[in-house]
Amino acid sequence: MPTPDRTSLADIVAAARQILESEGLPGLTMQAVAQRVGVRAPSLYKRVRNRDDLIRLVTEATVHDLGEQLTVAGSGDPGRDLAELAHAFRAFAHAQPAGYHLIFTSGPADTRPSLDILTRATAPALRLAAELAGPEHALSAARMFTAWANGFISMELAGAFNLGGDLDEAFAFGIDRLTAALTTLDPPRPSFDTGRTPGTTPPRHGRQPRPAE
Amino acid sequence: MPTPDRTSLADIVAAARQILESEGLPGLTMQAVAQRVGVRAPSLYKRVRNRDDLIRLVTEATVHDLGEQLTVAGSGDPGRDLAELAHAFRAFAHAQPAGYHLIFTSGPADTRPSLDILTRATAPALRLAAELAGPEHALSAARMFTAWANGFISMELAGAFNLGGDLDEAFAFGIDRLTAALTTLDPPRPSFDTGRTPGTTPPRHGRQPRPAE
DNA sequence: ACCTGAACACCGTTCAAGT
DNA sequence: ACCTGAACACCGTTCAAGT
Repeated sequence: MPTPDRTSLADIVAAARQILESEGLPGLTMQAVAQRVGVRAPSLYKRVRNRDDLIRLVTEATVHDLGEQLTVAGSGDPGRDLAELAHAFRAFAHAQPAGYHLIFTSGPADTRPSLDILTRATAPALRLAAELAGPEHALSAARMFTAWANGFISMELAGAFNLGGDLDEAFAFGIDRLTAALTTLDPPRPSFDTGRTPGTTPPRHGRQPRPAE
Repeated sequence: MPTPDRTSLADIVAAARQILESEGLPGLTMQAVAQRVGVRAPSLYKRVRNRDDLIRLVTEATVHDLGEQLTVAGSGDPGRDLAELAHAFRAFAHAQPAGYHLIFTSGPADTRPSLDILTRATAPALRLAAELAGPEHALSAARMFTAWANGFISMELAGAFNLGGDLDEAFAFGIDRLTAALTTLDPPRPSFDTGRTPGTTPPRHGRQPRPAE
């Protein structure tokens, strides 16, 4: 005779995410999760293959939330949008540092999120990169932006910036220089030049596109 | 009566580094290290406080090696030197991915390397950033470079670049755009303009420095 | 002074036995 | 159909007892 379920996969993942943020990955034990959802550890294996599987589910849920956070307005000014995207990225990482770290860290294959969920989360960056740098350089430009933003945030969270100075300033500096570097690639395309607020992005130089090497 | 030591701290750290690369961090157990150096696990605690301490020693040894790998020549052309630095960075990460990952990952405080050893390893980047972007922006420029390089390499190692395309090309693109972005900050300073190979760095535009925001 | 076996607490995971 | 206690293998760590 079936009795009503005492927990659910959603409960388990939610509990795991809370434990991850408060106790870190080593504290994310099956027993801790079980206790929080009100069952014994063996019961978790009805919903989850093993601990690595649970870590993957936590990572994917976090990627999904990140993707939602990164859906920027589309103001018509790609430079401003890129800055907004960068700040949203960083704010998310500050809000759930352990979950963020899980997304971009390498680990056992079973813990890695599926590719298409990652792709969906980075779509806004790709779209903005195409607007800024032109379709030809969109992929490389998006990778440059994502690498920089993720690298900055990871090092910030890891405490790897140890020379003092203002990190907010360094972050703003990066956004500014990155926007300039990606914007100068192609001559102005008028269709994206409407609605720009003066002074928010550096002027375009109209240089010839450089070979991608 | 003292008997001759059957192992040493250097042996232990070396064994741990090999295990880390072949088995990953979860495989780096005290028992595995002990077996490799030819003692029993409890003996390790004569040389090492605990596992976190061993992980820290492994990380610091790796940082030290990275720092040595990053001592670039100083060709007189900061743009070329920056490219060389970036490639050395990436080559090191490819050669020992698990050790590299340990450096820039956040983890329990006891596993983190000392600040001054990290500072020493990043000194070349800071010096080149000063040459390229001028002393005023040296710190922010170095952070931008390091963030980008580390972010790119971390994502590459984590398999987070999943849209296909040529990663070597994306890396070269990043170096090129980064050099351009950092070089355009200040008007030409003649003392650093000697010995440049034409075409290896983008032309300077002589724009006024922008406020750092 | 270093090394070891034994012991303890803890963890992931399986499984037969409960409801 | 879900849940549990018991069990097993494994791990980090301590410590008294060996040499």
